Parts: sequence; structure tokens; C-alpha cells
Amino acid sequence: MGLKVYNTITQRKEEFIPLRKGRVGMYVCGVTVYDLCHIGHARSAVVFDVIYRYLKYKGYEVTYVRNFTDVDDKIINRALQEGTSTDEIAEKYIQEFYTDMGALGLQEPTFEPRATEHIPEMIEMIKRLLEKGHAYLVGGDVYYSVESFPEYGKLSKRSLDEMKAGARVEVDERKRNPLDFALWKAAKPEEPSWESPWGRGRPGWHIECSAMSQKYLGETLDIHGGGKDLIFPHHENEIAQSEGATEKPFVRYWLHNGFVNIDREKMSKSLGNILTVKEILKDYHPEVVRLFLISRHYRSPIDFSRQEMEVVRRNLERFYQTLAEINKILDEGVEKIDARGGLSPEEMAIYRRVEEFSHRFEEAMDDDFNTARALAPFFELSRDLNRLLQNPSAHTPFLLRRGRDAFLEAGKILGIFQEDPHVFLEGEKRRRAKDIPLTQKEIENLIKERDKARQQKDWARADEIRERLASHGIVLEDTPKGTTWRVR
RNA sequence: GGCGGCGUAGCCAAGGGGUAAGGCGACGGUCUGCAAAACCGUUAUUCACCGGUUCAAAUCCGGUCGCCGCCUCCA
Repeated sequence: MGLKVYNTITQRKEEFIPLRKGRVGMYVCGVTVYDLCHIGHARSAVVFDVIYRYLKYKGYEVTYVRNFTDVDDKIINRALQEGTSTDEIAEKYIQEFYTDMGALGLQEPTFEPRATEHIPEMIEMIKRLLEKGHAYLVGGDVYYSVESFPEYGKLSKRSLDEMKAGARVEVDERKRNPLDFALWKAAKPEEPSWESPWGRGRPGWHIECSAMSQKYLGETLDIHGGGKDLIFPHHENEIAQSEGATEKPFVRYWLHNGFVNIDREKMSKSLGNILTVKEILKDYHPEVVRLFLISRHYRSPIDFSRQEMEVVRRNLERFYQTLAEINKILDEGVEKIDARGGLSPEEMAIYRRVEEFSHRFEEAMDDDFNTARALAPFFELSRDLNRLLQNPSAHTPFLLRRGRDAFLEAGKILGIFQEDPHVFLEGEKRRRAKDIPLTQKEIENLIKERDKARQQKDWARADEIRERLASHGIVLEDTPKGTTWRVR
């Protein structure tokens, strides 16, 4: 099966063919470390984490690079506000990034370069751009001349004329074209700066990605990703810099993820509705967050709301419940039957669907990483497996094992079902029980009391206790093995 | 103004020339003392609207309406 990806620059889905057979070089714009990560950062990170995992699953040897922008106006401002150094601000938020993204279960990229550690590479590239006439010096600043690159605008589909016409850019008389952007900024007092052939200064924002991607992945990348908002100007400028310097194609496939809205509004500082990863993780298990983020196609906008998160949470718990039941059966050491013969028609149908599961999953993922579509087989398979659990036969363990393996293998690519089901369910129970004004002990005593009532067929008393617990959101489940409780 | 995208059941959401995945909810059923969970069944003759192309359109083309993003730092 062949992977197809939507390429922003051609605006269509294309067959994915890396430059070198069997190898993929992927660069994703990381974060500027001046504040905590929000759900939007999480989406980008999770989306490309899934893409990274899937490419490896497909057998590619993937070199994945995700950068940290650790020198920037925003960091400088933040440091000024807090009366500390830019290094401290950057270091602090890099650590926060690792804490948050680690919690979300992101796999580590191959390289995580920091801008400040690649100043010489950037200076080298700027030199080449000056030599080739793509850049010019004004005082201690170096600007990229967009007019020197005839293809400028090819990614974001705009022409220089159009942009000039609608320009809302501040006019800097020293620039040849208002859209020219800084490659190097002359040092100002109190700002971090480095020596360069043009005097002390610091790099512009866009040059770091061109320099670092080239260092770790070569002149042509297979995949370059980031949020949709980076298409212009950031990625457009990267193309101008990289192709201007190397005269080689910069990127084969441009991938851009959509935004996260909060209750149908754009997330923004002015609206004050920035939702940080930390805040979300207080209320939801990381896998709930992941499942939520992949429940829509990565290019579409996704709307965050508590209601939707609850739906996702219940879905995840349901899956884990099924897995827990399966483990219970298999751990009981039931006789292993691997023979296919003798399956009932019903079992045979389930067997076929288990076998088809991985194909359906892969087919969906091959279609531009369509995780939303790839989730459907999970729901269908879990229903099949639950049916097996209800009507066991000699073949059940064999089918359950096959089903669970398929489930977990695909889950691994999405980064879900990575916990022990029992541990997960107990953890969720505890998390949700925290807000209940009853102790575990009190709940269990009430259940014991209800059991006595039930034995005496005192249904009124039994139901009274159930009602009382229900008023706290506690749901009782009577099973042949006793009564269990969970939080709604 | 320019560029891009979206409008699919009560809600969320795939699909994007061959006759509507999946989830939530609702309703009916199995199970249960009653429930819950799980399972079974029902829930879009139709994909914003109007034209056109085609044997065939939710899917392609043109137009209309509505919503959103980017064009300035932004995932």
C-alpha cells in the first residue's frame, strides 16, 4: 500500500516518495520558548509525533528534527519583564516543554537543535546569500531581498504585487521592498548578541530553520511541517533562504496542521482563552488529550470543549475496559487454541474482521494520515471483542489474543493504549473520585450495606443507597462477582 | 481587497464521480430484583442553496448565501 500526503505547495494529495529510498528526513517547526505550551502546540506536536511513528511503522528510517527557537523578540521582552536573562527564560520554558510534551507521550525527535547553538551555521548561510545577491547590508542589519527570488510566494500562493497592494507592513525606508525580512539584526544594548562579519548582532527568526534543517537533513528535506499559520511568512521565507543559498529544491512535501479553537473561538491572548497543556492535563489523562486531537483530520480546525472531551474520555475508558476484560480472561491461563478449524460462523466473521483491522487502519493512515478515519476500526473491533467476551467458546482466547494484539499495535502508532488497562482504569477512577465528598471507605461501606439489603431482598433500601451514591455521580454495577463502582 | 478553507443526521465527524465510515445522543430489545455496563436493532432516498457537465454528482464546473483562517508575532 502506498502512502499519500497532502502537499501544501501543490495543493493536492501526492504519492509519498522520499528522496532516498527507505529514508525520510523530516523537519518540524517547534516552539519559541517564552511561555507555556498551549493546546495548539500540543496538536502540532501530537500530529507530527503520529506521523513520525507511522513513517517508522511503514519501514522508513526517519530522521526527525524539531527545533527550539531560543532567541527572539518575545523571549527578550519576557526576560525584560521578569528582570532575568533570555537564557534563563529559554531554559525554563524548554524544561516546561519537556514536562508537558513528555506527559503527552511524544517520542523524542532524532535532533532537537536550538537556534543559539547554530549561530555559525546561520552566519555561513547569510554569507552565501550575500554573495549570491539575495541579501543586502544596511548598517549592521542584513536583509533578504524578496525580489531577488523570482519564485517568492510559491508556497503561500501570493505574488509580490498583491502583497504590496494589501501590505499592512510597517514601512522601513531602508528596505528595498517592504517584504524584505531580516536575516541578521544589529545588536542593541541589553540584547543577546554574537560576533559576525557584519558586527555584533543576532539572527532573524527564519534563518535558523534553514540553517539547522540543512545541517541535520541536507539541502533537500522530504517533509517540512508546522502549523498552518507558519505558511506565510515563515515557511515562504525559509524557501527563499534555502533555495536562494543552495539552488536546490528545499522541501518535497509541505505538511501543515490546522488550529485548535476553544468553544468555537480562536485562541488568543486578547480573548484570554489560551488553554495550556498543564491546565488540560489537570483534568484529563494525556491519552484522552491525544485521542481528542487525532479524532479529526490534522488539516481541519478542531474545536476544544469540555463536552467533547467527556465524549472522548468515555470512549477511551470503554476501550480500556474491553482490554482489561480480555486480559482477565487471558491471564486466567485458559487453554491456548491456535487452530482456526471449528470456528462457528459468528467466530469466523469476527476472525475475518480482526484480520482486516490492520489493513483498514493502514489504509486510512496511508490516506494523508487520516486518523479520524483510522479510529473507526477500533470501535468496530471492540464491539466484536465484547461480543466474544459475552459468548465464550473454546476459540475465544485465540480470537481475543489476536484482537488485542491488533488493537495494541495500531494503538502504539497513535500513542494510545500504552498503559496497563487495569492501572489506567483505576487511575481514572481515582482522578474522578477526588471531587466526591465521600471517602473510599464510606463508599465501600455503603455498598456492603446495600449488599446485605439485597440478600434480604430489601430492594427499597438497596435502591435508596444506590440513589444516594448516584447523587454523587457514583454508578454501581452488580456483577456475578460482586458489586463494583465507578464515577460517571 | 488578495489568498486558502469549510457548510454531510439532534450533535461531533470521515468520504470527495458509482449510489452516505465511525462516535455521541435518542428510541426499542437482550441481560438484571431494578439498574449499570455490554450486546442486538432503529435513527440522512440524502450531503447550505440554484444552475450546468455526465449514463451516473455529496463528490467536477459556474453562481448565490453563511462561517472560518492567513495576509502583522502566532502551532
